[in-house]
Formats: sequence, C-alpha cells, structure tokens
Amino acid sequence: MRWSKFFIPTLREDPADAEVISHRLLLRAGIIRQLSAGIYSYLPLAQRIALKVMNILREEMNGIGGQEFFLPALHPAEIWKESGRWSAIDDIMFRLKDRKGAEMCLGMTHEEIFTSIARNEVRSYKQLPLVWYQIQTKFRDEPRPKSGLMRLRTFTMKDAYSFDVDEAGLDRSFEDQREAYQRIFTRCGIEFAIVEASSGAMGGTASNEFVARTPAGEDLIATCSNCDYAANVEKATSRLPVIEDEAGPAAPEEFPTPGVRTIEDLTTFPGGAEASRQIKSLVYMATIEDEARPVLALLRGDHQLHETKLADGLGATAVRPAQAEEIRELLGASAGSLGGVGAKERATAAKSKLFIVADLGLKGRRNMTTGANKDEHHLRGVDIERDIKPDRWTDLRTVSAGEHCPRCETGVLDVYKAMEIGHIFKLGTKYSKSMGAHVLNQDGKEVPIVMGSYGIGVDRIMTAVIEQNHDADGIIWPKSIAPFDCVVTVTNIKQEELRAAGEKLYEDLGRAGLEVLLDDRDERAGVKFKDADLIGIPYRITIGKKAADGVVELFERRSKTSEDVPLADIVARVQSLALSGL
RNA sequence: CGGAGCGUAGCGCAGCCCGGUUAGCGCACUAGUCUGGGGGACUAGGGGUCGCGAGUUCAAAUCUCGCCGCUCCGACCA
Repeated sequence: MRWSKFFIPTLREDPADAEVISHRLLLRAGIIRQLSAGIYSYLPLAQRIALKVMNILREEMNGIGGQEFFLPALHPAEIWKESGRWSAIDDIMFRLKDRKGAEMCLGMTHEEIFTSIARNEVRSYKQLPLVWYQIQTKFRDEPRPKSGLMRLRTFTMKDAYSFDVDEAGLDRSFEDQREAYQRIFTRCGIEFAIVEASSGAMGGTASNEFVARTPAGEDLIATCSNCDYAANVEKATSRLPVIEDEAGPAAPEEFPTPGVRTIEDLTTFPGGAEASRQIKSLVYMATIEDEARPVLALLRGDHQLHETKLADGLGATAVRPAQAEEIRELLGASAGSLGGVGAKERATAAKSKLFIVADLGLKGRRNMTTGANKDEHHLRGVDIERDIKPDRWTDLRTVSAGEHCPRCETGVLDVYKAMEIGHIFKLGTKYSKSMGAHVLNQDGKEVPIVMGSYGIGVDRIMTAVIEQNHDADGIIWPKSIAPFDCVVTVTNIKQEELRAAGEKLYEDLGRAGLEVLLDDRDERAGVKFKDADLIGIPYRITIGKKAADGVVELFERRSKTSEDVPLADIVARVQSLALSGL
C-alpha cells in the first residue's frame, strides 16, 4: 500500500473531546472518526486491525470446534418475549416498529436467536456438543457512552454459544472457551486477568470476566498479593478480623439522639458508638420478578454497600435507593434514624411487606447501635439475630484495598482499575427451558440443553491494546494485529535513486509475504517519522543517505532502537522479525 | 436520569461579560520559490448557515427564551 494513496488522516493536535489515551490516539492516528455519541466509523487502518483481531478470534474458535454463523441484527420482539428478556431488559435495548407496527429490536446479544435455531434443529444428544459463534454488530442504548471505543452504542462482538447435554459437558465447553480466551488475549498482546464477576441479568450459574488493567477502566478489580485470587469488586470478598462483642442488655434500649443524621454523627455523639459497632440501615426498592419490593439492607456502620451484590443477593433485576417519602411511609422515620428492630412490623402496619437482608459482616454481632425508626432516636444493645432476625444473610459489602484475602492466610488485597474485554457465562438451562430447546439424552429422556455464552468485544481489544501499548509518540501495535508489518520510509521522494530503491524494496518485501506500507509522500522526513511512530507500525525501514552505499536503517517501534542493515539482507531480516514475539 | 461544561473554517482555539466596519489566530489545505533525517521557511490564495429556532434591538457570534448535539462527573452499564 502506498501512503500517498491510503487514507490515514493523522492529527497533529489532540482532539478536544478525547480524554482517555486510547481515544486520543485512535483519533490522532487516523484510525476512527466519531459519527455520534458512542458511534464511530472505522477508517481503513481500523478495518485492517479489526480484521487481524477477527482472524485470531476465528482461528481460536475454530480450534475448539466452533462453527461460524452470521445472524440477523434485527429481531422480532416475539423471540425476546419467549425468553422473558423483552420485559426484563429496560431502556438499554434499541426498540423499533416495522411498517405494520410489529415490535422489533436491534440485537444486543444473540442467546435467543441461537437457542431458537438449536430448538428447531437439534434433537439428539448425539448432535452435541456444539459450539456456535459469530462476529456481529451489537446495539445497546448505553445510558452513557464514553471513552472512544470503550463504551459504545454500536460495537462489534464475537459471541459464542455452547450446547451440551449435561452439566459435565458444559464444564468442558466452558473450560475450552476459557483456554481459547487466554490464547486470544495473549496473541493480541494484552495483559489480562481472569476474575470472578456478577452474571447480572444474563443469568446463569457461573461466570468469568476477562479484564485488562488500565487507569481508563471502569471496573474495579481486587487481587491478592499472595495467591491467585482475583475478583471484580461487585463480587469480591475479604476476610475481616473477628470482633467479639461484650454482652449487652437483655433488650435494646432507646435513647434520644437530637441532631444525629449520619453514622459519623453518632460516633461523636455522647453515648453513641464507633462506626464498626453501628448497624447501617439502607432502604432499597428491588425489582424481583417484575415486582417492586422494599428491602432493608443492613451493614456494619463503617462498611459500604455494593448495589450489584444487593441485586444478586436478592435475585433482583434492579435495585434503587428508596426515596425519602417512600422511607417515611414505610418506616415512619427519615433516613438518619432507621433500623431493623421492629421494621417488619412497622412496614406491615403500613400495608407493605419488608424484606430484610443483612451483610455477613454482621453475623453474630450483638450490643450494636442503630436507628429506632423514630426521628432522632436510636437503639443500643441490639443483638442482630435476637432482635432483628434478617430474612437473609448474604455478602453486601464493598471490599477495600489492604483487607485480607478470603482465600489464603497471608495475602492482602489490592484494588485496581480495569476494563472488561471478555466475559464467559455458564448459562445452564435458563434459555433452553424458557424457549423449549430440548434433546433426547442417552436414556431417551427429553432434557433441556445446557448452554454457555461467551463474548469478546473486538473494539475493546483494540482499546485495551492501545491503553497498554503506547508511548509519548503514539501507538505501539503488537505484530499480531498491526495494520502493516512494516513501513518503508523514503526520506526524500524527489531524489530519484531513493524513490527507486524504495519502490524496489516495497515490492521485494511484498513478495516475501509481508504487508508493507510505502511512505512515498512528498513530505519532509520528520513528518514521516512522526506519522509512522503515531500509527505504530512495528518496523520502519528508512531509505536515506546511506542508500547509496547499499545500507538502510531498520527501526523498531517498540524499543525505539535502530540499526544499519545492508539492503541485501533487509527482507530476510524483517521477515524473521515480523514472525517472532510481540 | 441528576450535576457541570462546551458548540465560531477539516483540527485546536480567541472574540461573547461591556451588542456597532469586512469575524480573527495557529495547524491543515491550494499555487509558487527555496529546503530536504524528527511535525521547515517565505510569498500569494481558497475555505464560515458563528449548532438550530424564536425574541429583544436601528443593529446580535455577543443579550433573553426554547430546542438539538457533544464531553466530563455521578447514577446506570445483557
């Protein structure tokens, strides 16, 4: 490819709207352009990179027996109603109507479509296991698209689905995918971690999230300094020092606390209690099976609730903090004076049914202080199991850096930012049951197909690679997904002998099977060097002053080192380099 | 959805408060001359519905109202 004819609109200055590094470099290097919030056009460089990524995805999916499909992006509502997700998913789905008024949507994922194919065509366990996948555009009406290709409204995803006759089969399929994912991210030059994560509204029994560490990431990951424990904070736990409370009174004692609104207030109030001896009481409205239910969540005073944990712990599709009026109606007090003692009875009196869920960190605690459900009054001497009797104990707390690892003896947790690049789920029979996808097993019995679902964002791979592979001068593409293997830079295109040498080398490299960009623009050498660094081609071969002596310069983008190489050797040299390492 | 900011040439910005010639600067672009190894110099040019719509005014990029779009923080994020 000749640079003079290839569309690479590089930018000298940083675009004002781009904050994160990958976004800035994608724009400056002429790789993408924005069409609308969360919607980007792929320019020729982007397309070359994306195709390389997709090739790796295909090789690894095919390598574990995957078969590539291409499914519609436009779906009828019916199929989403069958799985129950038409109503379970809210505004994030793009919905539309056709000319007849029939409801449709743009696919945000394809469980339903693949399941319906399996349901119609697969009859016997003998046809299983199956691994079906596709690389497709997905649509999600994100409430807040951001950071270039990191959070998009239309994006490209490789989504794979496994179909097995039983759980053991699913375990094998899941492990195959897990290993394939590790190979994929390694080949793409991404430093990643596999973490435990919430399955969210996806449903299912287990999931692993693949994340790439970057300050621009939106997820928080907790890892152990000692063992291999790693989890998204929406799932992470830690080991707390055991607290032995001294015995309290036989029953809670109410006391007035004028002016006390917060946990903090009560720590300094005379007769109050330190935060770790208080019970934090939060009222939430949870959507459980399409029904809004009030929930009282209890945590230790110095602990932070994690809303995803609350939703997961309740089996809710959504949770939101209750509003002040809702709280008063339910418990007869304002948020600063709430507590679990007698809360259910009060709610019942208000013709409502309150569910109480308590964080495991409160288990066995007694002689605690909490609100009295009476403005500016609190209770001391509360024994949680005796006086509150929560409906459920579960993990609700957000872990913090420095806490002890839940898995090993000596480890301490570190918390860092990362972006999600892939997610694999054991779906089980959620979709096969709701949509009636069954096979006959070996005993001639009809059983629901056991499914898994496995996604990788192509755009996010590009983003993560740039986040992790760049310097002050631009992108440093790993060889595996670089848009070109090398660039031949002719320092002065007006010097006929240099131009001729460049043309010849360009052809020789191409014949050797390399993807070459020939910088034949009538620009000064400095401009060409800056552009080559910016777009991040792994190798640059400069044809300049020494060409008359049969010598060219070989520059490696990643190390920024260069060496003189005889023109006669350069093709073989670049060929061997391009095939080795990252 | 809550909060903040921005919208003037392809990109980055000034002008707006305090309304008043022909709306300016840098980069990029076109032509020419010189130059030619880390974003070169000079000369001459082209390019603008000042986001859109109403209003106030003799007069609006500038003031007022409404709308739209984009960015950031938070909520949210199959």
